[in-house]
Amino acid sequence: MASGRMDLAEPLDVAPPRGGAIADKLRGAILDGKYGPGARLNEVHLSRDFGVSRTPVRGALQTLVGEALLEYTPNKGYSVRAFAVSEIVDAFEMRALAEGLAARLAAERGLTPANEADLSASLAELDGAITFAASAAPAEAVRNPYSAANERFHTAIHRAADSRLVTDVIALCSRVPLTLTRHIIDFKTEDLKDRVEEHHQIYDAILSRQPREAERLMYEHDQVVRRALVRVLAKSGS
Amino acid sequence: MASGRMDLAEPLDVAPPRGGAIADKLRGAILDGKYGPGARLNEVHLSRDFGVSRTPVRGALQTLVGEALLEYTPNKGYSVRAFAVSEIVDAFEMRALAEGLAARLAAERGLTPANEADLSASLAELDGAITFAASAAPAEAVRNPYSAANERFHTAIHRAADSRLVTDVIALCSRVPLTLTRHIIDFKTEDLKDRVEEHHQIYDAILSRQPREAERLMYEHDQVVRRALVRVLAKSGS
DNA sequence: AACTGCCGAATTGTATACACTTCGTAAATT
DNA sequence: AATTTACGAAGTGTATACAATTCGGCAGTT
Repeated sequence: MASGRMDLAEPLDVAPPRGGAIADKLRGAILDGKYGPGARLNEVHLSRDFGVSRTPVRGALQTLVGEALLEYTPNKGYSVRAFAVSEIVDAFEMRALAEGLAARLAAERGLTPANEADLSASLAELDGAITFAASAAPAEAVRNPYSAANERFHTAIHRAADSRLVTDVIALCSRVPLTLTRHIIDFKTEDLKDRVEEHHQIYDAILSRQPREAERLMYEHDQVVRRALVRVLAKSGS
Repeated sequence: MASGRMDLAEPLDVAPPRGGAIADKLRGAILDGKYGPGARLNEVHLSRDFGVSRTPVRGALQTLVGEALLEYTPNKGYSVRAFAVSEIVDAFEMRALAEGLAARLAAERGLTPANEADLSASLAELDGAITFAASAAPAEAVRNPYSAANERFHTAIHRAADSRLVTDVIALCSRVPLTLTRHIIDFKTEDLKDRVEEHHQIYDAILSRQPREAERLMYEHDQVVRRALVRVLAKSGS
């Protein structure tokens, strides 16, 4: 048990904290709002914080620029992008279009057995989340099971669309500071039931190979979230 | 005249080939197909080719990964992304949706005087390009004036939409290896006239603040290109 | 002959030193 | 007192040395 080789047996998950890991940590910190909009990210400071040299930090920063989370000015450095509220709303509109296209493509191209299994499983999870919500439902607890299953469902459709570009676009639209978007997950239990029903309809449309119908349903499904966001903004903005 | 300082007197246009310049050159080379799909880009070789060290080269490569032109595998390096033909077609569909949204947003938000001037100017250029095409028209010569004005028009609309995310998405869709797409610019002169007319209609819809109409017109306008691509593919694929 | 294990070349990953640019600050000149 | 200039700190830009990893091939073994 105490063999030296044994100690290094499973370093695959933590031990090689390669540069990519730094990008992950920074991304999480930014999306969680730990760095405010416009905050400057200093290479030297980050190096010390992470206990590595500037080189991997630079790599991580450049990666995050590519993900549109940071902005870069030559000789000035990297700063957290400031999103106007209108841009966040636009992101949801763009996302609705892109996910609609994903659903359409999935319906056109058909589902592989693996895709179908994925979607069925997440639909079952969603049904489970909703009945659970109806019973206990301390509101807080509801979100996680639903959100997780919801994300699985959408991801499965992206895979089924089989178009990396479309997936990339959706990812781009999703990578928006959640400081505001957190608030809009204020679904009441009855609304939740509607959302789950929509998922089922989308699934059926894809299974029965109705591309335009699948696209329309997915678009409307995403629009619900966008409208909720606009509503919240109108309230807090007044 | 032979002073050492004089030799370095005007290095402003070429001499500070900062890391970003390397990214530009590489991007151009990739889009021009000088590196085939899947080609590996070696840091050391590129360093020697550009006459700089590995550091700026790495930066450029990471930037291009962010632009989805390269793929990166840890400990293996960077390689040119291989695009399936279906992905290229999807890119044009996604682009049509995104540019449609841009036109819609421009119509919703209205044009600034600068935007309006930009659009009018490029429309005039387009009109000029078409009459020029009708006269001389050695096919080759037509493309450049039209393409340039066409690009100006579309860029102006992106600016008018005033949504960086939408602009980014369109850029993502446009950054696809042109090896294939070059062929589809096989517009005949009469088709060109139709394209220009479409531009005018889009402009009018935006000016008269008809968002859905502007969106529909722009979408259809882009679909022309997508359909042309599909046609070429069907021909060469058979 | 097939397989296993090991070595070494090639390439990426990281660290660090140094040059250059930017910007604030304070001193000096007008 | 206002403006300008010079200096210096802070931070990015680049180069280079070295460590770590991957993978091909060769040798040895079975």
